[in-house]
Amino acid sequence: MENYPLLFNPQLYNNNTTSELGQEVKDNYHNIDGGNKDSLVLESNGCEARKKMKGENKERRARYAFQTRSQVDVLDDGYRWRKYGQKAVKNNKFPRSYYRCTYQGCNVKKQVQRLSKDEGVVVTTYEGMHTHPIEKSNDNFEHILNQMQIYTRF
DNA sequence: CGCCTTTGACCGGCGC
DNA sequence: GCGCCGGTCAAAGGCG
Repeated sequence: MENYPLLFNPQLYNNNTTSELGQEVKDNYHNIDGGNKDSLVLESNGCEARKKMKGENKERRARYAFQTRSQVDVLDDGYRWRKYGQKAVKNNKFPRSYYRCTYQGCNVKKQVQRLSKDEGVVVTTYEGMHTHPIEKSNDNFEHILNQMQIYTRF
């Protein structure tokens, strides 16, 4: 089914504050990703950009999490993700990976974490919403969706 | 060659 | 104030 990838668009789950959240998220990250990357080259200014983001606007983007049973962490959902961090959390012995959608103006973040108990279970958390169409379609995607359980939190 | 992953350091929040 | 904890940055290297 071609509609499957739409399930990953958090917009569908957040009819109430869709446009507001989208614009705020976009605005928040405009300085970082949307703007010139050259400004980030300035070492000390990098912190300022982040500080400004957190200072003015706190958390405004919605989060959506779901579980899947998969062997691999990176579930290819049709979007392009750039990994920007990996950290170990206390409760889980497996590290948590941080990804970001590589598209100007579309700053959707995603965390992938697998449970220490069940290696086969992978928790994926989306943060924000995509402002662009999906780049490619997936075949194995329906397989994932079959096992998927959605937690619409926040 | 361009994009992405890796990886240690850093930062801010929070609890003690 | 200090240290833990979770999230992010950014330089350097890898891989197609």
